[in-house]
This record gives sequence, structure tokens and C-alpha cells, in this order.
Amino acid sequence: MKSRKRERDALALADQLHSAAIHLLRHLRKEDDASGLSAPRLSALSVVVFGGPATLGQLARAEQVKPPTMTRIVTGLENDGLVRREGDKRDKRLTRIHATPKGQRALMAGRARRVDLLASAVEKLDAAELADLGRGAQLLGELIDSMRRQNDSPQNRSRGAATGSP
Amino acid sequence: MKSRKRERDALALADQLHSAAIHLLRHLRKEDDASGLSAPRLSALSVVVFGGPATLGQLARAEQVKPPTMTRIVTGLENDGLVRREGDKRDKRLTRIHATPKGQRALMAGRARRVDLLASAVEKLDAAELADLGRGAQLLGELIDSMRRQNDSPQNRSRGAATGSP
DNA sequence: AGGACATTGTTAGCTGTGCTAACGATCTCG
DNA sequence: CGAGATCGTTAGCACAGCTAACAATGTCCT
Repeated sequence: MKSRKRERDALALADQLHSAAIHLLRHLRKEDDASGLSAPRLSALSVVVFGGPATLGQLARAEQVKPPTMTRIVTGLENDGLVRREGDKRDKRLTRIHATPKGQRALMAGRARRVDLLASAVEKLDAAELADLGRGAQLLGELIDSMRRQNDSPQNRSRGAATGSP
Repeated sequence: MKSRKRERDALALADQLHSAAIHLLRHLRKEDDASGLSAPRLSALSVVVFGGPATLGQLARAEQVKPPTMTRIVTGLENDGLVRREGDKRDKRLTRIHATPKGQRALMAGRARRVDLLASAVEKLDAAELADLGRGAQLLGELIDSMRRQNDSPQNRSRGAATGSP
């Protein structure tokens, strides 16, 4: 009986998280529009700003997106002067994506604007709730990571294997 | 110093939630594709299944989307035979959206498929983590609701006021 | 060395979701 | 009845996903 109950809990929880994610993003999208930084662009930009320069493929894998999609996201960012494409000296197939100073500033501004709404709501919570939500967010992040690993069976890789065993 | 720290916490947390939401949805999208039920369609369908028939405008407001967008989402669902449009007898401007039995079945199946991945990851958590995550999800839901109320100043309504004071 | 194969990024073309602007139909109220 | 509000739709734009196909480059094996 125990596992039956857990199963039900897990389903309900998963459902709740899914719904919350949809509505959260729809809210935040409105903030994006003001800055011209859409969610995918903001997310990709944050990877190169916080993680340093990356190849397009690495970026695509990090963002769980196929290479053509990332090509267009990067092109958009490049047209706005937020990132720079730079060829690798050794391997001329690679394109390294660097954040420009303007990109770094835009990320911070966009993040702040985007997150303001949510943050102001977060600030209304009391300390205990804040702590709970923090743990929840942490767990959710780990959960997503675990899903990613589980789902990334060799066949399903974006294209070709990641930097691992041939 | 206290409020300074809280502000920082809130920002970091909001950021974390935002990122988690993006990546969660990107994962789940893959599951959608198998069933033809995209996230917006699934979400809209769930409103009429669980909440009963609704007008298109109500649906649009519930989903935080403009009427033309909801028109197309509903048209998609209708073409798949998952919902039915039905004119209101009294007010002929209104279009009521009803879920068909097929729609109800599809919702359950889609939900299950979609949520399986997440649920299986959820099930790996121990009881304490599950409880934390549950509280986090609950708080997140309330947060989003509070954001919605805050943001829904009369000017920003989708178009015209909701069913309230004229 | 040289050719077969793999990898990387791009282009082309499809679908779906979001928006605003503009409209036709309908309701409401003076 | 007529003026104005409300509801849903259509038209047209931008963007984000995808697959398929390709050119350029790297690697590896004989």
C-alpha cells in the first residue's frame, strides 16, 4: 500500500510542477518582451556569461536543444551584439560563442527585470516558507538533472555522442 | 543587513526557479511530441476537463494568453476531436468549449505519459525530500497566483474586464 | 599518402505558439 | 432605435522547436 500512495503523490506532484512551470514562464514572458530578450536567448546567454565561451554544440546540449535551433538563437544574440562568434584555431569546424560586454550588461538587466516580479512575490514569504521554497527549488534542479541523465541514452544524444567514450 | 540578504536570496531563488521551469518544460516537450498534445493544448484541455465547459475568453484568461492565441489552441484541439465548440443560447457572442470523452481520455493519457519521466525521478526521493518538494511546489503555485493578481491591473487585462465589476 | 567515415555548424522548410490590428456579430443601455 | 462595449475570429508578423540535407573539416585505417 505504501508504494501505491507514493506513486499517487509523485504523479500529483509532477502534475503540479508541470502546471506551475507553464504558468510561471507565461508570466515572465511579458517581462522579456520589454527587453527583447526572450527566454531561450536569456537562458543561452546566461550559459556563456556564467560558464565562459562555449561551442555551439555544447550550448545546444546545455540547453537541451538541437543544433539548428541553437544556431538561430545565437544568430539573434549576435545581431543584437550580445555575443560574438569566433572560430577555433585548432579545429576549424568549431564555432566558439563569447559574450560581449554588452551581452553581460544585457543579461544582468534582463535577469533583474525578468525576475523582479517573481522576487517581489518571493519577498513576501516568511523565513520558513523561503527556506522550504529554497529546498524545493534545489531539489527540482537536481530532479531535472537526473531526468536529463536518464533520458540521454546514447541514441538520443543531440547528434553524435558528447565528449565521452566513442 | 537583513533585508539586503533577503533581497539577494530572493533574486537567486527567482533565478533558479526560472531556469528550472525552462529546462523542465523543454524536457517534457519531448514527451508531448509523441502524443501530439503540446504543452499549451494539454494545459487548456485540462482546464475544461477539470473545470467544466468555459468560454473562449475565460479560457484565454485562465491560461494567461490573448484571445487569438486561444482561438488557435482550441481549433487545434477541436480538429483532433478533443473539444467541441458550442454556442451559448442566451448570448450568441459566446463560444463555450466542452471536452469530449475522447478529450478526457487523451488528457489522462497525455498527462500520464508526460509526467512519467518526472514522476519516476520524483519517486527516487526519500520521504523528507518528497515533503520538501511538495511544500515548495505548493508555495510556488501560490506565488504565481499572487503574481497574477498583482499584475492583473485593470489596464493590463486581456481585453475588457474579467467577470467582475464593469 | 589517401580515401572512407565521423563530427560540426549551417541552410531550407515545416509546425506551433505568441502578439497586435482590424472586423463582423452581438449585446446593452440611453 | 442607435451608440458604444464585448466576444470571437481572421490576417499577418516574429520566434522557437524539429528533421533533412549539405559543405567543411578532422580522424582514422589501410
